Amino acid sequence: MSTVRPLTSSTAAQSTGRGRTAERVIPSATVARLPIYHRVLLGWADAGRQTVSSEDLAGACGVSPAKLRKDLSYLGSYGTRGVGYDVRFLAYQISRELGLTEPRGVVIVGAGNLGQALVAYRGFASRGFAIVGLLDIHPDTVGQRFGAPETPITVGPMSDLEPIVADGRAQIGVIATPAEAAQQVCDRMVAAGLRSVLNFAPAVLHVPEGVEVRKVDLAVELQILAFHEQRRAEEHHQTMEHASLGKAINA
Amino acid sequence: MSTVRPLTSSTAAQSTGRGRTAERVIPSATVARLPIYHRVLLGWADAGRQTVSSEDLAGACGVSPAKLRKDLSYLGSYGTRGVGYDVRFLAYQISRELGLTEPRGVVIVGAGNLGQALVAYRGFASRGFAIVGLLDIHPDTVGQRFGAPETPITVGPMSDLEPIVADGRAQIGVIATPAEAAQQVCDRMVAAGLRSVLNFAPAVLHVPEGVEVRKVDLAVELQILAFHEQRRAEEHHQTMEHASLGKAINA
DNA sequence: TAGATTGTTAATCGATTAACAATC
DNA sequence: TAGATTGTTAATCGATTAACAATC
Repeated sequence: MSTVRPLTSSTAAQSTGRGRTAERVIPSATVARLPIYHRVLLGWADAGRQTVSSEDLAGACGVSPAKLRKDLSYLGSYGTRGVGYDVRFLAYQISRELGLTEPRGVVIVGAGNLGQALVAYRGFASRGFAIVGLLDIHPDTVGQRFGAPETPITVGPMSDLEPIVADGRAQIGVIATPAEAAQQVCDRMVAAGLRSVLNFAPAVLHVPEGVEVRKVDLAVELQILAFHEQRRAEEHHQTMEHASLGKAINA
Repeated sequence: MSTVRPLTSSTAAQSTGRGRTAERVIPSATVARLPIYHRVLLGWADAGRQTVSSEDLAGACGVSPAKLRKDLSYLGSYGTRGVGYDVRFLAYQISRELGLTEPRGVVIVGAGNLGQALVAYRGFASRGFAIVGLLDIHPDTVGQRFGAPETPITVGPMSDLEPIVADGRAQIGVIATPAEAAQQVCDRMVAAGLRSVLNFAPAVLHVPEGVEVRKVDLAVELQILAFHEQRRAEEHHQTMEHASLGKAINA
C-alpha cells in the first residue's frame, strides 16, 4: 500500500549507485516540458546541428530561455558557458532522465475509432514505445487488423490483458473506451499490475495510491478554448462600449 | 496587435453590463477544472439529483473539497451553507462561465485517422460544439464521408477554411495533420481569423499574441508516464538495496 | 437551537522570472 | 582578453491547503 514514497527521504540524498548529480526531485512542471525539448533536439540532431544555445532551443520550444535553463539545471550541468549545449548529448541526457533508454510496452483497451487512430500513429515507435496489444470487449471486433501496414496489429480479447502485463510486455495502459467502461477497465489494468494509465475516456478515474493516471479529454480542451473565446468577446464588447475608439468598423 | 489585455485594467473592475459579481479574473488552473465539475454535475442532474455538497462533488471529480470550494468561489456564491449546491443551478453557472451557453463551431483540418476519430466522437455535440468542417489537402480524400451515421460529414478542400471562418460558422480550429504541416495550417487558420486552436500534431506552434493554442500530444503523455515508471523502478531498486527488508521476495 | 456546510482567510508550497556571477 | 552563454540566486507570482467564522 505505502511502498511508494517521495525521493527526498533518507537514502535518496546519497549517491544512487549510478552516481552523478547530488540532488534529485525534478519538478513535475519540468518533467512535462522535457519531452518537448527532447523532440526538438532530436530533430536538430538529425539535421546535423552540433550545438544550441538556451535562447535558440527555448525559442523553438515556446518557452523563455530562463525557464529552459532552470529546467535543464535539474538534470545536471550539461552545457558549456559561452558555447551552449551539445545537441546529441543533451538529447541523450533528457531521454535517460525520462526513462526512454529502455523500451516501454503499451497496451490499448478499446479498438474503436480512437484506438484505431492510436495504433496508426507513428509517433509512438519512434519514441521508444511499442504497442503490444489492442484489446476490445466486442467479439466481432476481436480478430480485426489495424495500424500502419508495416506494423499491423490484431485486436485481441480482454482476457489477453493479464498475461500481457504478467509477462512484462506492457508497462503502460491506455484506455480508449466509452466513459461508461473506463473505471472498470482501469480497475482491471491496476489489478493486472499496471501502474501507469493514460485515459482518453471522459471520466474521472479513481485509483489506489501509487498508480499514475494521466487524462486527455478532447471536450475539456474545447471548453477551455471556449472560455477564452468568450473572454475575448467580452473584452471586445467592453472596448467598443467604454473606450474612445468605435471608429473604423462600421463600413 | 495589442488589443487583448488582461481584465484587471481600468474598466474591468466596474460592473460589466451583465452585472452580478464584483471581481473577475478566474485562475487558469480553476478554468481547467471547471469542465470536469460541469460534466459530473450534468450526469447527476440527469440522474435526478437535486443538491450536492462540496465533499461529494470533489470526491467524484478527484479533487479536495477545499480546492473545489475555492474554485467555485471565483464564480460567485452559488451554494447554501449547511445544505450544499443545487446541481442544475451550479451546472448552469459553470456553463455560463465557460461560454457554453452559445454554441461554438469547430473546423478540423486533417482527415486522417485522428480527424476521423474526432468527427466520430459523440462528446462534442453534447457539450455545445458543432463540427462545421473537416478539411484535407489530399484531393482523393476530399468528398469522402465520415463521422457518426446520424451526423455524417463530407471532407472538404482546404479552400473551405476561409469562408467557414468568415461566415462565423467556426470559432475554434483543430489541427489533426502530420507535424510537418501543422505550422502552415495554423498560420492559415490565424490568417482566416481563428483565435482558438487545438493542436494534435507533435509540433510547437508559434502564433501572434492574442491567439490561444492548446496542445494535446500523445507521445508527451506517454513519456511523462515513462518517467514515473522509471522513478518507481529506481525507488524499488533502492528499497531492495538499502532498506532493512529484502525478505519475502526470493521464493 | 444544533448540526451541517459554505465562503474566505492566511499560511504554505511550487513555479516563474530577471538578473548576474561564473566561466568557457 | 573580450564576448558569449551557462547555472544559480533571490524575488515574485500563482496555486494549494487547512482551518474556521459565517450562516443556512
